[in-house]
Amino acid sequence: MVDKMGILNVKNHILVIQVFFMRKAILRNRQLLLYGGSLALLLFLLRWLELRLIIFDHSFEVYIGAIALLFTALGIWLAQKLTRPKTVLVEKQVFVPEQPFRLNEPEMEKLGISRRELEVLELMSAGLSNQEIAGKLFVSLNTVKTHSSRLFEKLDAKRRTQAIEKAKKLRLIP
Amino acid sequence: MVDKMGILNVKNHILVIQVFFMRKAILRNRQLLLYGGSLALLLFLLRWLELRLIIFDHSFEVYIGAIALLFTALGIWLAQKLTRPKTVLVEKQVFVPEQPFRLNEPEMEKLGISRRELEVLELMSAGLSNQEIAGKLFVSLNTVKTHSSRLFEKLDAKRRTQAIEKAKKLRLIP
DNA sequence: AGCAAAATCACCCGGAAGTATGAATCGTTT
DNA sequence: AAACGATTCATACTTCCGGGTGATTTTGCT
Repeated sequence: MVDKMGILNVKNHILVIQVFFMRKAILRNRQLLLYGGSLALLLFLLRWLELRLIIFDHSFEVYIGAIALLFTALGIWLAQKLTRPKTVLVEKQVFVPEQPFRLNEPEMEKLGISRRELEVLELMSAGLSNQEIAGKLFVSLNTVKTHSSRLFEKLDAKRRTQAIEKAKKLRLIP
Repeated sequence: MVDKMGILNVKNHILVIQVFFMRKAILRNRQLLLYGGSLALLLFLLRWLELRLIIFDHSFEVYIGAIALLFTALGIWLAQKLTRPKTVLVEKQVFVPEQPFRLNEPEMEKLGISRRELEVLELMSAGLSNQEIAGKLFVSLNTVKTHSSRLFEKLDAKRRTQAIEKAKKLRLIP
């Protein structure tokens, strides 16, 4: 009786180890019950095989082999279920819609270009004449001229085309 | 004797199954020898345990438990080794060095812009004056003027700045 | 309230840009 | 050889651009 209890304890111990192993691996996996159930079933099967094969006496090795196979399968199944997928990084070419132009404010500050001057610069780079710019901004032609003159000074340009080129390089206009 | 051979046959059969199982799984994996070796080692261990534990008589269940644990571990190890990684696609932002400008030849053809005119256009967009362009191309100022006039016609532009703007949109210049 | 920077406008002038027209030269195609 | 387009150059004229100077108004900040 005591002996039998001892054996049972050892078996329980093994069971505990197995369950612990599983728990640790799955943790927040709610399929724990399923695992427990299947393990219990396995142990029943084991006991059944034991009883059955003892009658057939010396099939001991067969028994061991079956156990080995069974638990190998169990291990594989466990691993399949419990391992998190090995992630593989695959670089995939993606079209990046070009960024919507960010004004280079520091350069603006540095050159001392005012808001109005920037407006004139933008319209200039769009290909408008001074007269057209004046019309768009509701100011006189002379005003546009003074703005553009200051602009050329600040950008160190002699012509409007040069000013546009430099401003584009400084990212003041798209 | 015959009986022993029978047992051996059964054991061999199990071994064959195991090996077959592994072969099927790994197939073109050249680590087959390693697996075979480790399995053989396991079976040796098994036999040793068998002999040893039979002396300790009724530790049968402990034996079974150990086998179970061992082969569970084997199964897990096998699965780990043999499963191909589950691939996960992760889009990763990659800097694309901007393409080095490709001339839009079809548009050139369509508009009937000549080689020389393109040269003038490029220098214009660089901010040069007609006089400077004439100097760079070793031609007279008048020549540059005629080229630019034709250019404005073909590009349907009234001013050089407008021509530059349109040409950039048509990818005739960078 | 007062100051500085920004924005507005004006006038003049020289030069650059653009238009119109005509023409010579050269290489390719038919 | 003739035709064509590209390239070259010229003259004359108009329009636009940019420089220089000065002035007034508006706005933001202290």
